[in-house]
Amino acid sequence: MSTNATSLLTKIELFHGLSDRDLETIYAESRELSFDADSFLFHQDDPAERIFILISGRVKLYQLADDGQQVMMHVMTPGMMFAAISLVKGALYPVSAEAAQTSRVIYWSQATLLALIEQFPQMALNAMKVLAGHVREFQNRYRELATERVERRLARTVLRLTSQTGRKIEEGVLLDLPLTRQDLAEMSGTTLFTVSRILTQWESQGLVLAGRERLVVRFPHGLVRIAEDLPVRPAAGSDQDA
Amino acid sequence: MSTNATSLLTKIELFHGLSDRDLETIYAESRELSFDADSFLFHQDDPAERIFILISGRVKLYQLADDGQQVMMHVMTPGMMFAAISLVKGALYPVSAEAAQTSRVIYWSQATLLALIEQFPQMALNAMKVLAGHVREFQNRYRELATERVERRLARTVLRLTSQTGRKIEEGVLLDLPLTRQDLAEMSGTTLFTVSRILTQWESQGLVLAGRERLVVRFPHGLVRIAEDLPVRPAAGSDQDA
DNA sequence: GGGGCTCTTTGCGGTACCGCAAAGAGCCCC
DNA sequence: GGGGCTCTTTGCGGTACCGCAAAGAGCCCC
Repeated sequence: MSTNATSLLTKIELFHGLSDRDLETIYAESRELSFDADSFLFHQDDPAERIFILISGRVKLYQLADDGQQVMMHVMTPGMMFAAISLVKGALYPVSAEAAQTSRVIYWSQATLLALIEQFPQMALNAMKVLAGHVREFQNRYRELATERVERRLARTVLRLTSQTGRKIEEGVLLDLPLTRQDLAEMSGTTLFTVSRILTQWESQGLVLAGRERLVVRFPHGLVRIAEDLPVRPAAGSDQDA
Repeated sequence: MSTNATSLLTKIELFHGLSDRDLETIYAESRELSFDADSFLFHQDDPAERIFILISGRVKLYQLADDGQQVMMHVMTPGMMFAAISLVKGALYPVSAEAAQTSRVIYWSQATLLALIEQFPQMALNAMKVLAGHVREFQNRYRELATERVERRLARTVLRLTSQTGRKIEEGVLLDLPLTRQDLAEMSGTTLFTVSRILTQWESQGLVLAGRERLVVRFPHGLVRIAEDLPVRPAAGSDQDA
């Protein structure tokens, strides 16, 4: 039990530099919850009072624009921490968190966390690092959205998902997560129609296999070239054995 | 001297909740520097080792895209703190900081700051709040860029600048900061041509007076309506006395 | 005071991307 | 096993925005 706990928590940046004993103390303070598919862990603008680690399942974090459009900020996969904003007293969640599948999480309340930070001051420095990383990430995504074409942004999105949730299968790397064209569009700042058209084009170039809520990357290097705005050489060989 | 110092620092979120005595200790650890117009305080990807407060002048924070396009992240006005990323060991500046005018700053080195945090643990909680605010801000800007038209984003930019640096003059509120069309474009995620066309249109609607590196807002409420995507009623009266 | 900067405007053509509509495809469930 | 979901594709037309080019405007400085 404790070994499971420590091996889970040791990978979380917030707990870096703490001893196994400390991690066990911290783990003992956590609570566990399950969420059905399509249920909400919390809603945008709720008071931010819990910090989560996803144990199994998928959780989508997104913002709503005032015309109702969704903008996906993150898709969480097991082992990831989210809602670090809950370390700040009086803050509101800036996103909604929806379980895309049945999901199990552990969480700490704000009061518990602040007490833990007092006990383990290293956590405060870690928290700054986590938050600074988020700032950097969104500055980069902002810059990408301001300066890059849709195809390039979609390539980045797919590559990110590949490294996060990719599973090797015979035909290539499967994105092990049912994602609609709409989801990919929200993650890339475009529309489902444009995503559909680009995927069709990539498929004809031998870069991917596209199906209903299914995407297999056959030639990651081709997507990397698109993401880096280099000319795409045809996927040598990949076309023939299609 | 000390009263000046405390009245400056007391407005900085990082130092909230500290006593005047603490603020004087902190101020005593700061160093002062001046920068000529067009010189750089630091460059993107330099090791982040100083945190700044602008005393006078203007500092632009921007990122470079790999095709050389600039994306403006912030324009700092006196009394604002920036480069909070320097609280994190090993981090790099995510932006370049350029003095738009002759500017005076005070700063602390990373080592000094980390020692101060150890002395005043409240600062760690404040730092989380500052960083969480930045995350929220860039998530919002990302969402705006993904879902809103240029005119609306430009209206937001101008309104933000109005509240930051606006100075009341006879014709309306002057943006007290020489900003080119290019600057406004970088702050709004568009091009200088589109900014020029929109400003010309706003001028003909009586909303603003536009000149070379000069912008006067005559009818803020009209810009608010644009920023909120409401139909703009003509600036009643403002047209006639033009 | 006028030469030569930088900044701005505007015409013009182009294009990336949007978004409706309608048909097709895959999947679930009684 | 077929009705009816949801998801996807594709044609079509539209438009917001881009970006060059060239002329105009403002400003600085010798």
